[in-house]
Amino acid sequence: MATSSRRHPRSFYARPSLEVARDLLGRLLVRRMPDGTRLAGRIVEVEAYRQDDPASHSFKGRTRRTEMMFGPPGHLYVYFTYGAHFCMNVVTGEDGEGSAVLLRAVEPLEGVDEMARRRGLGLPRLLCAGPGRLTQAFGVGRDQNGTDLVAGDEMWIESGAPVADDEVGIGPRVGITSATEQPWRFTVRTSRYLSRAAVVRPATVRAPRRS
DNA sequence: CAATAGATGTCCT
DNA sequence: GGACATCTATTGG
Repeated sequence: MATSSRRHPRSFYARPSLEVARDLLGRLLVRRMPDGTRLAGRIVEVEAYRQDDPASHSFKGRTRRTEMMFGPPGHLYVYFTYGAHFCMNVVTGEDGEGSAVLLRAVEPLEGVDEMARRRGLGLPRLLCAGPGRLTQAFGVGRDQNGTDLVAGDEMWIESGAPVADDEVGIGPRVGITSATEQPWRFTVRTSRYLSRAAVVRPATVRAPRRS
């Protein structure tokens, strides 16, 4: 198939979630709907979660919900939250390890009309700016839990324009109440399609230059 | 603008 | 019963 050369292999996902999270920025999330419609967006915001992390669903061990998060890398972990929304993660690390990367926002590129229809609104900026919005725009729900991003044909991730280090915003994760000090949220700093403003880790902030 | 309430499945104590 | 990796509509300054 034409896209397989750009699609990332299992080894891309079989690394620590922090590495994968940073590397996912700028890459393309692609979905092929059953009717052939193609949806695609450039990943601009992600968060890393790992097993030794109090904010992670995997922290307290396996449950029925989190089973997929402990499975082999390169699959989707989709969960339902706040009684209303789905969130999708890319499973990372070794098989048996509970780590993943939450996809929080993409810049809509292909199938924008279809996304707008699913979202019930047309403002491109708000189509995929947040984990719940993103899954709604891409039509991702319970049925997509466990989708194989490497071997399957329903959804995958492929190369995009690389994001340089100085374009990356690093800061605390959103919507959590524990481990808030961990700077494990990664963004394309200048993107207009984030769920909220980019944060740059204090240690990387440079003093303003006087000229 | 900002703050808040309401939607309510799944997992936890 | 309470917390939760969220979003939207509504209320108030």
